[in-house]
Amino acid sequence: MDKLKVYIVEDEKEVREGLKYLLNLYSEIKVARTFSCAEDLLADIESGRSADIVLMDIGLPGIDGIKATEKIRKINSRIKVIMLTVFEEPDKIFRAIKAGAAGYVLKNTKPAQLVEQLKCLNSGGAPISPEAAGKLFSEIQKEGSKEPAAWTAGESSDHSDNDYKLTEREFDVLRAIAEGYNYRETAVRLNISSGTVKKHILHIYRKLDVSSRVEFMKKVINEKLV
Amino acid sequence: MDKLKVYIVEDEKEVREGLKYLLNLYSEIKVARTFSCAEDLLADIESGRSADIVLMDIGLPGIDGIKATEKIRKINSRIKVIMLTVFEEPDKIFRAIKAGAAGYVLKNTKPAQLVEQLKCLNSGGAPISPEAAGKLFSEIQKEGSKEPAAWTAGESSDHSDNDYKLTEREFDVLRAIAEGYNYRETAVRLNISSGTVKKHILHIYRKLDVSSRVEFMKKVINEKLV
DNA sequence: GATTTTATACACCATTTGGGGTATAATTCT
DNA sequence: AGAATTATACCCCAAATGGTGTATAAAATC
Repeated sequence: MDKLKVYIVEDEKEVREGLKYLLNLYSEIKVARTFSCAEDLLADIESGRSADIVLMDIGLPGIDGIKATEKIRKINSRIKVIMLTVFEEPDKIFRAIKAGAAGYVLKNTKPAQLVEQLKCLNSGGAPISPEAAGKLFSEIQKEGSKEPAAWTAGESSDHSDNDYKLTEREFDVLRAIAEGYNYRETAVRLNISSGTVKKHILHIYRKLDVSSRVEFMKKVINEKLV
Repeated sequence: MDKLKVYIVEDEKEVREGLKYLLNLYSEIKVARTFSCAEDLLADIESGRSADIVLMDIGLPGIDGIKATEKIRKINSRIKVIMLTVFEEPDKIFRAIKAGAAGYVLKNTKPAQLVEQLKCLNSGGAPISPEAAGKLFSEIQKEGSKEPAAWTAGESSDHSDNDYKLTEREFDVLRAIAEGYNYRETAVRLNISSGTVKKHILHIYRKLDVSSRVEFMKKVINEKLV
């Protein structure tokens, strides 16, 4: 069987060289090249070169690991990109996978284990550390209950038809709140009580299908309701 | 350290007994009970007994492993349910996770490896076989492509031109909050306490010269900080 | 080596927000 | 005329937010 041709992208020299050394100890692996930034790697594969696997640090200066993954897959989708990271942030795991990552392993993984996992790639397996998997699991479990913000939130933003059937008064309130005034301040401007402003906002929330100021502002700005 | 108290639910006697034997060879594990069907297990934990971990066959007669997982979590959510299966059907993996499974391992996993993975559970890890992870990854990637999210495809999240001198971490917090997550949710995503998230946000507010979510969102969106 | 910055965590507090009611005029629609 | 909608105002409560502090450990900088 052919050796797996591996690229490493990692900004810290010691980690990069150390990893290269450790992986090259295994007969199944050949670390062909290492890069200190995503730009260098992209230049390499754009020039027609390739690898079976890219071990990609997620926190890179310049183009970060996730963006680099997207770009790699556009250039050559046969290359499997494995994210290598010290962190296990659910958000990053999710984004990395969506960007096309074929695996997500933590840097504390033992080399022998990493090699084992890399060998699974050919049979459709995805190397993933249990810690990362745990975060991913809870993310998926959350998605079910809440709005599918993480992966379905597109907000497609071209609802040129933004007719939420708001009343005139609700529009007054919407404008003031979106300006940055709070209930009390808005009340003064509109000569009504702050309780009424609040009532209006809650109605507006329902019509816009949001439930917090942040969601409200996103919708207001993205759909140009002001 | 206490031994991990394990239950096994598996209809085939040989597999059940074999697994019990193999796992009991490890000092970290104590297989306390085995069941040939989900009904028996449910009766057991309903009577107040418990275990740290349930190894659950997915293809059971009567109540299947996924339904059983849901029920278990309603009765006692501290019990971690690991799906054990020969198949790697993407659909089942997804449903199992949504039902509350804490892991998904194939039956061909070596006992030593399984034990290693089970030990990760206490620290939030999720045992998962690379083959299953591979299916899960492609499932997630499919979901994502349905509605190409503006924030993954959009690019231009070029926060290198961050003239507010936010730290990396503050940027993580900014992103999460701007997505719509509150302090508590953001904390979970970043693996820190909600108090810390709040502290970060207050620092961010000073750096951005704002003092409310509305002002914050206006700045974030208008100046494309995400 | 000393200092500053960063990331973390916790305490306390007042205010704001989100969500549920009810109620009453006034307006609009049927 | 009666029904629905709108605008107003109040009650309640739980949760979230904005703003103070203090404190520790690690990392970066001087």
